[in-house]
Amino acid sequence: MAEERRGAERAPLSRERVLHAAVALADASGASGAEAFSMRRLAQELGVVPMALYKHVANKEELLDGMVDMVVGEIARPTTSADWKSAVRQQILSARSVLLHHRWAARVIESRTGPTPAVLAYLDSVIGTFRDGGLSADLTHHVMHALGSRLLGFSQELFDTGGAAPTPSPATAGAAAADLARAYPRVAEIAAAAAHDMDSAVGGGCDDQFEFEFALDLLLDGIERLHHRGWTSTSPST
Amino acid sequence: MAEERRGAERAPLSRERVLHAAVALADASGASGAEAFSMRRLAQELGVVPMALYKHVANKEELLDGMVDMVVGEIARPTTSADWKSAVRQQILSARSVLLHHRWAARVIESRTGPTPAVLAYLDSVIGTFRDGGLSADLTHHVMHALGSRLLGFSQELFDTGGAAPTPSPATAGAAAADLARAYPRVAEIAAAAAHDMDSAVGGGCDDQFEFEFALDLLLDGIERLHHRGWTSTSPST
DNA sequence: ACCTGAACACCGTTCAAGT
DNA sequence: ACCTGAACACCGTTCAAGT
Repeated sequence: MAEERRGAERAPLSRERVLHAAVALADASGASGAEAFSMRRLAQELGVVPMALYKHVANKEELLDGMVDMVVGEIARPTTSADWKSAVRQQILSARSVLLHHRWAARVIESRTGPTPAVLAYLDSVIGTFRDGGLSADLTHHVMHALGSRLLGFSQELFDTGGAAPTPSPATAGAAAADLARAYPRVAEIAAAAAHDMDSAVGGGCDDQFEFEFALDLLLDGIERLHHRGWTSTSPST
Repeated sequence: MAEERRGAERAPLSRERVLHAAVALADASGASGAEAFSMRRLAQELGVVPMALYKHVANKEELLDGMVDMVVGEIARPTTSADWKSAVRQQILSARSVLLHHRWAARVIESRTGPTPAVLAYLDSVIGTFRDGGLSADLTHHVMHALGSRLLGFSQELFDTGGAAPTPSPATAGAAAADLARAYPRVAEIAAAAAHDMDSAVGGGCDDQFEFEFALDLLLDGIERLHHRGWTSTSPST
């Protein structure tokens, strides 16, 4: 059943159409889009035999590269010509908003072994913002490493709080929280501190956007201080 | 061929032995240990039918959880009772050295949907260091989010520089570098800046340990400043 | 020359049959 | 009761056969 989906997709296959359908399929699978995605499922979605895809992409890896480039290409270029710090901040926040619309993308980008053209173009642009703002090539280089995947909007959290949290029953949650508090008292204390201004219970009750901006500003403020101090990689870091 | 490996592995199966063999198999597969690892390959390595594993682990997910706990359990507990900043620094650097010995581990940890017991115990210990150092529960909470996966030694780089870089021939590398410099001039400039004190060409020529410590110190210094300033999440961040 | 069905070499896991 | 072989429902990709 459901062999033929949308009739509009009966147009002749092309690399464009394959890539668009691939992104749409991954988007539709939500947070587990990276795992749920397969060549065979994509072919089925396009109403096509699996082998037909190989006329337009060399293999799955190349298709994933193409999907990454589509997503990274969505990131808005900076409009304001503000100081480097707000420009980079705004750039990274819009990268984050793109990643939030394609929840599979971070995992797929991480699986690539090297940068794709769109990623290189994006990094080139961010580097340009730092350099035009007066940062030395030396400092900019280390700063790009320090920001790392956060440049593309990665939260870099240890576990995905915004994901498919099972949301257990209040009774179960209470018992689990009590067990957790006994075994990991420091974790429990921190979780309680987080729950102060949030309504949710232990765990998923954090404001992802606040945590992202907190970490980003911590880094940008630090970078600004190094820049004003005339830091170089040969000078003592403290 | 090579049906029976090491004779010592003929001992009766146990959860312990399964987990140890799983870690050893992933280690042996190098950087691609996460992808190369499979239940069937592990069973073969143990000289056992695949189904035999399911007597000791519920499924592959639970086995991966167990592998993560083994690796995280290897992280050395802090010995010195120094100030919180050097204690956390030392703790994170030893987490990093463990991750460098198990190149598959970061990818597997990221694939887990929630923290395992050993990870919780580790986080509990780091939180304790911050709290004993005088940081508020509020600040500690946000700081733990900001450090994120770096707490476990993740480099958080966009692409793995230490991995299987193809190391192209000098001629190819030169041509590629010229093309890259034309398309992405800012990237090329930064790469050249990095190559100053390094012998390698564009790309993999960065000192991973330096970049890791640079980013870590950027964060720890920023945290220290917020702490001394009496920062709270309700106060203005700038 | 182009397209595609069957096939190959995998995978995690279920389940019934054998001991 | 325990163990395990065959089987199921996948996967990416090769390749030869059909048009």
